Amino acid sequence: MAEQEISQQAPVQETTEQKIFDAAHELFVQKGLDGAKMQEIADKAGINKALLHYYYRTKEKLFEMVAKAIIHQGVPVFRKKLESDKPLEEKIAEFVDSYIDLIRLNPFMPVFIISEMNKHPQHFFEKIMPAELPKPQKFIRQIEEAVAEGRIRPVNPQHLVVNIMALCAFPFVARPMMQMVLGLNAHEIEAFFKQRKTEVTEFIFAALRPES
Amino acid sequence: MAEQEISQQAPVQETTEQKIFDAAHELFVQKGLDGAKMQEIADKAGINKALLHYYYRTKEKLFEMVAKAIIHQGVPVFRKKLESDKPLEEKIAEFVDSYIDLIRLNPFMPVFIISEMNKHPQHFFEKIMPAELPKPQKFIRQIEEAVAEGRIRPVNPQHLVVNIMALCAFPFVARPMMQMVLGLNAHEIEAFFKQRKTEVTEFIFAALRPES
DNA sequence: GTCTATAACTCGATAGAC
DNA sequence: GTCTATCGAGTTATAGAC
Repeated sequence: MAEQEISQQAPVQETTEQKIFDAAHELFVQKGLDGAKMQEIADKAGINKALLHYYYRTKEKLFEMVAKAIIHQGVPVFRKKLESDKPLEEKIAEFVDSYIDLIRLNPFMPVFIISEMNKHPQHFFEKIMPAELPKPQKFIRQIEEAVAEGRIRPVNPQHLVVNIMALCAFPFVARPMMQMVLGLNAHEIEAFFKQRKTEVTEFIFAALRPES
Repeated sequence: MAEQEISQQAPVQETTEQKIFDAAHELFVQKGLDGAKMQEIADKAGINKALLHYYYRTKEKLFEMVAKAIIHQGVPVFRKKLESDKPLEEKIAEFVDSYIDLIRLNPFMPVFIISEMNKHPQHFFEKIMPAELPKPQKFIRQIEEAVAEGRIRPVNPQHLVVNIMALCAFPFVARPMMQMVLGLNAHEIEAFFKQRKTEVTEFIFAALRPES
């Protein structure tokens, strides 16, 4: 009974497989496929190098598992928001909200995806990305309708989609640069990211106001 | 005379040092410091591995030269635009214009900078970035003034600066993803990037219109 | 399942001939 | 300056004991 309680309070009941995966996750995201070393991963997992191969056979396979997990964490969020039946304005606000939430939970995710996708595009889209990418067709149709109805300023829908993603994701990938250029300390940058959702949402809606 | 003309028509008068540098440039930008191999660079340069060390001593030094060259190509553009005396509206338009021009000439530059800056931030800012980063203070002051005068909608200046950079740079770093998600072929994506300057400029100015 | 030991290989760097 | 040959460190991967 006491033992059960303890194991519930401290659920460090991680299997070796999990410990390896977590260590690999952290290091691959930080250093990429080429930069991360198997020895480092073993050390961080607190086990021996040979065990990495016992559980995952090769470095490539381990990397694939990690990369897939990262991608598959984000994809459903996108799909849900892009394909929902909400009206456009609400949809944009919710998209910005959950996209920024997602990135704030995994701030290195966008850099990881950008790096690996550009370094090995074929491998990335064939082996790691899911067969069914979330497509923004519905979103784009809604934009076209809103433009036709004069509810928003005339914009190219594809550019608008890219603009929204850019405003959400870019600050996280450019964080070190921003910190240097804007001269922000750790505390100020934290405040900056806290304001980000509001700023972005307002910026987008302001840009979409119909011309008077 | 004939020889001179020929050498003018085909100025492949590249020194070995230059050939190495160019090959290294291409491979480092594509694969990063860890991903690019000295053997590959030598092969692409059409010379022997030993010559890489003869001219550049170590891989790290070669990488530093390439990275510095890339950075120093962009920095003056930023400095000139950020510190000019032009009025705000003109400044924004010119910034977008020359920033996108710069990236279109070197489409892999932003990915390279983002990857390396995030993987080795200390090395990046201490050894590669110039001592005097172009700072946007003047630009930010102009934004504050325009807000105070009611010429533009009230915005946080730092967020606006980041927004402008995001809208310019992000599509290039996310290019493979965009291509997949929006389902564009090579020709369509080319057209997309051609429209980009206009779209971005209009988007920013629309977002800055004062509230009625 | 987990470990030690080591094989097999890659890669940056150097020595030395030309 | 340029090449061939090779060293030596570091890395992935495996063999085999426990």
